[in-house]
Amino acid sequence: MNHWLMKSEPDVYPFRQLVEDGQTHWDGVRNYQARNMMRDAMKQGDLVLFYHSNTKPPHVAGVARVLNEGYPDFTSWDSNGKYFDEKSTPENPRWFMVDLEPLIELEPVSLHDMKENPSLEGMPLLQRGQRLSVQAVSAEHFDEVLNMAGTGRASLK
DNA sequence: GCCAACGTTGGC
DNA sequence: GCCAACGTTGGC
Repeated sequence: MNHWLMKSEPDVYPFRQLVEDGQTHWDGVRNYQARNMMRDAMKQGDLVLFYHSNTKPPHVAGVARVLNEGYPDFTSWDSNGKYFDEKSTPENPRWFMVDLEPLIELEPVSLHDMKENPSLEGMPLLQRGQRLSVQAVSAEHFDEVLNMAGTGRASLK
């Protein structure tokens, strides 16, 4: 199983919205590296740290689970939508997404606290200039973030 | 293929 | 609001 971190601005789509919705499709990613991870590497059952960016303080807010493998992001075909890309077509899709379901809301784990934790050294989120909205996370780092939130893998149903 | 200009992300 | 980092665009 692989582990991931995915960023969302809470003003746009907070973790609690995912809880309310029950599941969601992760549309709108328009970065090739992030696309490649969703298209090629994400599998059903993978676990995701749901990260709130552009908020004070930035933090991990919950854990989600990947429901499927990457599939074409159909919002790229909607000429009236904000994610429209004229170079993406159903025959030759350029962008991909996955579906997520919420597992548990966490006690917020702040970016600041993560930076102070030596066990998280090397985590992509903590590298300077790291802007990718989808990142791979090691199992060890994933478990450590859960630990910082006062929970553990056993509470993930 | 190079690279300057420009746009976006996102912490601070 | 600032600005560093970094991705994309497009002229040449």
